[in-house]
Amino acid sequence: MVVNVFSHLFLVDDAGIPSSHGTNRTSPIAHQDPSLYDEESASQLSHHLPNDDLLTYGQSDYRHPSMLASHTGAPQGNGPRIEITCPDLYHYDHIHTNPVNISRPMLDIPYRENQCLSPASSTSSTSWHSDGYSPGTYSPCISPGVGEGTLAGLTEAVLCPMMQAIQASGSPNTSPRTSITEDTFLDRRPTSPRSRSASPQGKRTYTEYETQRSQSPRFGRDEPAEFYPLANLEDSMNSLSHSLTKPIPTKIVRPNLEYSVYTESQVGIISCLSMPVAALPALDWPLPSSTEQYELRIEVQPRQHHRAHYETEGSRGAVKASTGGHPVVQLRGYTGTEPLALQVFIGTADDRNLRPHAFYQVHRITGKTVSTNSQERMLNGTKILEVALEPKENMRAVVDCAGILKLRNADIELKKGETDVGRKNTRVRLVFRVHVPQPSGQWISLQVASQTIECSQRSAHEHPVVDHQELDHCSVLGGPQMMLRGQNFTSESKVIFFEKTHVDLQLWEAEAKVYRDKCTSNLLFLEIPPYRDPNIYHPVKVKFHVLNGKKRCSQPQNFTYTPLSGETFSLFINKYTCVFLLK
DNA sequence: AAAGGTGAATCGGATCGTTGT
DNA sequence: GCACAACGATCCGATTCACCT
Repeated sequence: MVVNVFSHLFLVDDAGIPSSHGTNRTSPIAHQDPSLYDEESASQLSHHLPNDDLLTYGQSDYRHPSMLASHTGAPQGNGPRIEITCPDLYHYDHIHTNPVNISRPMLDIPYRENQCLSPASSTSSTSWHSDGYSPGTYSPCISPGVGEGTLAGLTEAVLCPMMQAIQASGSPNTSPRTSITEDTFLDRRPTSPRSRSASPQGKRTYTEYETQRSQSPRFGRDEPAEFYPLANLEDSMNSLSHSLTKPIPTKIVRPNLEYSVYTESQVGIISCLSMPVAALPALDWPLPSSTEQYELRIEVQPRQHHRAHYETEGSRGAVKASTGGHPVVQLRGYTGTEPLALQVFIGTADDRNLRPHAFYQVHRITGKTVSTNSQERMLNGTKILEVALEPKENMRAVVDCAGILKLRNADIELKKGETDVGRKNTRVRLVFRVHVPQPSGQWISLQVASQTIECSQRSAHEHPVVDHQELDHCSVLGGPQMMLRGQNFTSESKVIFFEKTHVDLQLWEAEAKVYRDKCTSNLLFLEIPPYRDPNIYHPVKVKFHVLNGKKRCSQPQNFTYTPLSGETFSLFINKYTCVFLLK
């Protein structure tokens, strides 16, 4: 079943001009997707057209935009007219209604194609800096609501005109992903897909971005919704309820675990359509990884480095695990017999709350090396992969089908409303979501994010970092094996011991033997080289560092060579005497 | 069934333009 | 304004593997 529902809400003035927030009614997302407008869809929609009593919500006219023309009798009051459409829900057609049908023909949709012109945009990009937005005045947790474009849409509807103004002026959750039709950044791209993008005029620099982040009291600390003061939220909702004939259940908006539970009755209120499925939380909506009953776990974490590929180059394969396999995710506590869809998308890895990464998209990997079938779909400009969680597999999925696509910084930064910069914004997380149906008709949504993945192409040559060294001293003869624990070690890493004078003149250096077969990106096994002078009488402090290539080296680590004890010294002298005599 | 050719996917690294210091 | 380094985006080629002849 395909539910072609449109959830975006439009405020249309008397002249019929949509307000600036939300998706333009003539959005190519909606209009260029033929499936949204085929006869069957239209027919289905016609059956699901809302009742007029739904118009009690702020005297809204609730119409499918494609139906507007045929509904000339729609209320045309003097006040603003509100229309609600639900493009997002279209993308979720099979998840809620049917078991995952991975075997059906896949829709491989490059993210720039018509229905998914815009890449993801971070929530942060949604205008903390927008004019007129007063940070903290209204809780940003309202808008994501139960689902992008559902509660969000309703919220916008019921907040009209008060909250409309606020949201239009820059609620952090009025996702710019919904406004890509206003945004013509793609048109400004170089015509040749292989040409380097010109420096975008007027875009913010990395320095400006960092400065702004550090100076703004709000920017840079997108607290998860759990931590937003409820007072603001309730105030908003109280104000809201005055505009409503039916108040929104507090449960829907209360920022706690209950966020992840949705009932169909609530959905009925939210969507105003006879949808058999629940609306889902937005991708930037914080969700728990476990409840009393369920737990979504990452059994095998992805590697900390993965070189993402550009559209202009070939795939660089799926994200791998540090063990050599691939990430593994399991849903525990599920006793149902139906498979569920595990959703995967690329999230941010900064100090703000998790949200879809603006500069990276998940990329479906297919081929002989991939054992896990997956399906791609777009949700508000963010590409997500769906992988089946099968009861027969103990609800465990090997995610060997998820690569990472890097979008060009210039393209994203030119996007209207985008405030993040791509430069040095190369850390991501794999985010996994699952929506578990409940017998009561509710749905529980769980989410878990992986450890950070560095996606830059130079990651393999990043400065190595030594976190721990097993030994800090040995005799001048060297020889003991030492393990270093740290980061960014490579198969090419070298460990150099050296000694310098007070004026930084290098007196000595020696390369340690590295046991490369044992080494990982976090562990380095080496043999400590002998000191240059075995005849020292006092401990000598030297240093060592790990080198990746010529220029990238770790911070110097301290090491001490101790003099030989009398007995050892005698043995040493004898040994060298013998060698001397033999020569 | 084995051998060779082909193409796609993967991956490492080089190159060159842009940006920041 | 210049030089340099770092980074971003693209390009190139080697390798591997599956498939076909």
